[in-house]
Amino acid sequence: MQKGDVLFRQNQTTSGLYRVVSGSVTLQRTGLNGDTLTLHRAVSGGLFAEASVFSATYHCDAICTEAGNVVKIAKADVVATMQSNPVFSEGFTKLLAVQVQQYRAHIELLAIPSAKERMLAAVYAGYFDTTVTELATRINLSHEACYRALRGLCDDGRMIRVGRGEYELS
Amino acid sequence: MQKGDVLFRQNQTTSGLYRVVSGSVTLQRTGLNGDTLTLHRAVSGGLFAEASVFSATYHCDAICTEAGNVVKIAKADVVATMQSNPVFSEGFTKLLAVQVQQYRAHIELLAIPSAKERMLAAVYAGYFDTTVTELATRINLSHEACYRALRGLCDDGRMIRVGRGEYELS
DNA sequence: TATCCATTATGATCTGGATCATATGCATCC
DNA sequence: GGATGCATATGATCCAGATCATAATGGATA
Repeated sequence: MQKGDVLFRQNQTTSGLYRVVSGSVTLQRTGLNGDTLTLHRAVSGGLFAEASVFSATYHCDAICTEAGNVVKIAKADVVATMQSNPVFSEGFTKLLAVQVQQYRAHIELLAIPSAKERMLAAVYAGYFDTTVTELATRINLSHEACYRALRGLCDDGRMIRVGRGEYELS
Repeated sequence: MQKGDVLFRQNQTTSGLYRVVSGSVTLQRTGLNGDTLTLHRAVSGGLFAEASVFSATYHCDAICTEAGNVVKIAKADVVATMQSNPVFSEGFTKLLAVQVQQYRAHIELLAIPSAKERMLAAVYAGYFDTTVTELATRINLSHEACYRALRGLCDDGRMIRVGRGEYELS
């Protein structure tokens, strides 16, 4: 896949789940007003669209954000293997359970009212792995507010700016 | 259980998942500032803390919001039944998959910038089943903003106030 | 029946983040 | 090498929602 490639779109019939071999993919939805919202980001080794195995259509768009390779795993194969292989079954179920908890944690993060505190929580949670702009779409802040939050945290001495677009916890 | 009862607390060792026979239970977390955030609300027939089967500690508090009964299902039993009964296994997995998609939808709802539009989306999604105050804690709005949003939607003719604290889609 | 208390409801004020604008750094591509 | 475009960065302004305050309503309960 190349950057910008669309792996599937919202409402499209589900064919299976994916594993990222290299590169990265984001699951996103476009709001009525046109701005994008990142629901999930999968990097090398990660899976995405796991929940699609039990639903007829995809619920968001999958866009390649970094060139690389993905492997598609057919829905039918997953269902079949789940029935025949208990170890696989438990593993897959556990994966979904982890996702549930991650989403819960994310919802909690979104409830933090202050931009600075939310940003700090996001950094602690390891969300800041690509660009500030991308992070902004994940934590419901404008990118300007993100830059200002980072600036504020640096002024407070709670973070350190190590370079252009590079910040660290202090 | 009686209203206000605590079924489990955050960080407590997990013993299992629950099924609500009657009454209702909310899963909530208390922020550093003290205000509560509702992550999930389970009513009659519903399950909660499903993901706890695969984790050592609970990730939020479970509080009874309406007197009734719950059944606790031991972790070990779930794991054992999953291994011996493929139908149960698939059903349980599907349940988690549905939760994942519900959370994704919820995150999308939280990304709606306008209070009025977010409120409308919440009503459409069937969130408004108890009080406005409770709804407010779920959609990241102050309850005042919720009342004003409802008022605005009624003024727009998009909703109708049918009584004190009772609103309908028009 | 009187008291208590949470919910409902709305007004006034304030502030934090959105929005708009501008500029620079840096990688990609022709 | 120059052009293009995106991420970074910050300043100025504005406004929606938070916060604070007040009051009415109605259910629970003592």
